[in-house]
Amino acid sequence: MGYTLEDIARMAGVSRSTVSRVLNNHPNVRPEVRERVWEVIRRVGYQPHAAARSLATRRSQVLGLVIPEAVSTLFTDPFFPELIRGMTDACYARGYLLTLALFQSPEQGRRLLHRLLSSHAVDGLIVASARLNDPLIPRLLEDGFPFVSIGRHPDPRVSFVDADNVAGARMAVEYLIRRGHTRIATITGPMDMAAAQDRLEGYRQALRARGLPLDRRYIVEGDFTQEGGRAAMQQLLGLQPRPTAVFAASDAMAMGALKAAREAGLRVPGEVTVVGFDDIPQAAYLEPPLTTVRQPIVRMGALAVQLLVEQVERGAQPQRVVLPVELVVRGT
Amino acid sequence: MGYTLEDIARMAGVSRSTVSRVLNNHPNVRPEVRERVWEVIRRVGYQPHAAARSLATRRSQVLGLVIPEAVSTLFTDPFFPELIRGMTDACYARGYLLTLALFQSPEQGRRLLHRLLSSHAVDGLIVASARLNDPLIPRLLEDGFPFVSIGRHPDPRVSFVDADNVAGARMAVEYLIRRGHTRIATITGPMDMAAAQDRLEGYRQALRARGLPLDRRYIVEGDFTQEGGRAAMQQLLGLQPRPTAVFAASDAMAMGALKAAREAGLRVPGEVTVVGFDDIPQAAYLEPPLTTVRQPIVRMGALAVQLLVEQVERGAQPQRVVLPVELVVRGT
DNA sequence: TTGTACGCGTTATCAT
DNA sequence: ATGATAACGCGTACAA
Repeated sequence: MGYTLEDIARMAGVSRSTVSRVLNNHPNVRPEVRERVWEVIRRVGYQPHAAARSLATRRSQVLGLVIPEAVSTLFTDPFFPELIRGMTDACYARGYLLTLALFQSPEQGRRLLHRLLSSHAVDGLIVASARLNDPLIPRLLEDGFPFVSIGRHPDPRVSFVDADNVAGARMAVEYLIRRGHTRIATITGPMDMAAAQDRLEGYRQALRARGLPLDRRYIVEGDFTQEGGRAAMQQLLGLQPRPTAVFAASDAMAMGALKAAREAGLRVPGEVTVVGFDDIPQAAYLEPPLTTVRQPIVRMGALAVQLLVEQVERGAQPQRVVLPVELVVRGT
Repeated sequence: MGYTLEDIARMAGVSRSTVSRVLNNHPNVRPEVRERVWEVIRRVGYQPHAAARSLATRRSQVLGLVIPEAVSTLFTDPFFPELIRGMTDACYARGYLLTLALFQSPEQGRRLLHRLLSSHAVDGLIVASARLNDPLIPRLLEDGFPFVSIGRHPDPRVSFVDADNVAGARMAVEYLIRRGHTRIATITGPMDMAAAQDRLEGYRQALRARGLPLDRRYIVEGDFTQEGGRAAMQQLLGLQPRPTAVFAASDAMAMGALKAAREAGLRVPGEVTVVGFDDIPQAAYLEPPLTTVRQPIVRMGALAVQLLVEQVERGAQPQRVVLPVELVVRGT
C-alpha cells in the first residue's frame, strides 16, 4: 500500500536522502542520478506521504476557506462557486489543497478555528466574511496567523482583495444620469458590509460629480435579498416626487424592485428604470434584461490564494488589491 | 508555538502515553488522573498536531468532495452551497475536515485524484459527478478506495445517496393530470445523467398509471439550463396537437420554457402550464410562481458523510439511500 | 493502571 | 555529491 522514500531509494540504488533531494529540487545531485531517480518515481507513480512531509516541514500545504454561514445563504448567485473555482485552481497550481471552514454560529466558528489553527491543519486562511466588524479578523491579527480577506477591511495589517465597488456603483449611476435621469434613488445593502458602504459611496460620488442633489429619502437600506429589494422599492414608490431610476446594490434586490414596480402598475423601463450589481445569470433573462455591474470573481479567488501563499511562504507584507469591475449594459 | 503531548504530560505529572490515552478515551486510566489531564488540556487549549497523529494512525481525518467542474457550472441554484453545508456540519461533528477537489478537465482530475489518494491526504471521497459514465467511479472501485456518490449509480458496489427523482417526477405529472391535463409533454435533462433518466421514468410512470398515451414527440431532451429549456419548449409548441402542460426536469428549464411560451404569445397558465423540479429560490418569485419538486439537499450531504465515515472507520458495506422529495404546489 | 520504546515517512544536519 | 542519523509529534505494543 503505497511506496515510501525508502522503497524508491532502494529501487534507484541510492539513499533516502538523495531521493528526498531529487523530490525537492535540491541542487547537489548528479544529473544522471537525478534522472534515474525520477525515472523510478514516475514509473511507480510515487507520491510523498502528506502527513509525514507535513510533520517534518511544519507545513500542511493546506489553505482554509472561512465562510460564516450567514454570508453563504445570502448569495443565491454563483458567487461562492466561482470564487471557489478561482481558489482551487490557484491552490493546486502551487501544490496546496483547499479545505472548508463553514459555520453558522460564532461559537461553532470559534471552536472550528481553534481546532484548525492549533492542530496545524492549515497554513493560512482566506476569510470571506462580509461583515466589517466580524470578531474573527482581530483575532487572527492578534494570533499573527496568515490570512487574506475577500472584501476590504480598514485595518492596515490585513491583506485583502476586493472588487472596485465604488467605481462600479459610480459607473452604474452615471449611466442612469447619461440616460437623462435626475431623480435617482438607491437601495443599499446592510451597512455593516464594506460592499454596501462602497456601493453607496459610488452612488454619492456620481451624483455629486454631475451636480445632482443628494436626497436622503432616496437612500433606502436593503439586505441584498430579493424580498428586501421589493420592500425598499415599495417605500421609494411612495415618495413625492417619485424617483425615475433606482440603483440597486445587488441584482437580487433589483429583481425585487422590478417586481414591486410592476405590482404598483408601473411600466419598466418606461416609468421607472432599475439597474443592479453582480450580474447574476438571471439578470440577462429578466424582462427587460437587467443592466448591471460584473465583478471578476474567479480572479479575485485566484489572487487571494496568491497573496496568501506569498504571505505563508515568504512572509510577505500585507497587500491590498482592488480589481476593476465592468458595466454590463442591457435593456434597463 | 503550540504544546505537545510531552508538554501536557509534564504539566500533569504523567507520561506521554497517559495523555494520549486520555485524549483517545482509552479505558485504562484512573479517573482522577484522567480529570487532572483534561484539566491541563483545557487550560492550555491543547490540540494534537494533525500531521503527527495522521502519521501514526494512518488516517488523515479528512474527506474530499469531488466535483467535476462541468457539473458545478450547470447548477445556478444553490445545490452545491446547500450540499456543502450539510457535509461540513456532518464532518465537523465526527472530527473530520472537508477538502475540495474541483477540476475542469478529466486530465486535471486524474492528476489531482492521484495526488490526493496516494499522498494519503484524504480518507475517503464524496463524488458529486452527475454523469453515469464518469470514469472516476470505476477507477475508485478498482482501487478499493472508500467513496460515496451523490446520485445513484448502477454498480452494486457503490454507495450512494440520492433524491427520489422518479417519485418526484411522478408526483409532478400526476398533479398535472389531476388538474385535467391529458396532453402533457416533458423536457428532460441530458440522458447520461441518472437524475435525468429517473425524472423521465417518473413522467412515464405517471402517464401509464393514469392510462394516458405516451407520445414520443412530447419528450424533448434539454440540458438542465434555461436556454436549453427555451429551445425545447419552442420545439414542443410547434407540435400538433400542442401539449397543454409541460413537466420540465429542472426549474431552470422551466423558466426557459415559460419564456418561450410567452414569446409565442401564450398565456401561462391559461393556455399552457409548466411545472419544474428543484425548487430554486426564484421559483417562488416567477410570474406565476412555479410549482416544483424540492429535494432534501442538506440531508443528502450529511447522509453522504455518514455513509462514508462508516465505510472508512468500520469498513461498512455499500449502502444505497434514496430520500423522499416533496411537491411544492404554487401558481402553475 | 502507568511508563518505555519503537515506528509512522519525511526533511535536515552533519559527516564523508 | 552522497549517505547515515536525528528530529517532527503521536499511537501503541510491551513491559512493569
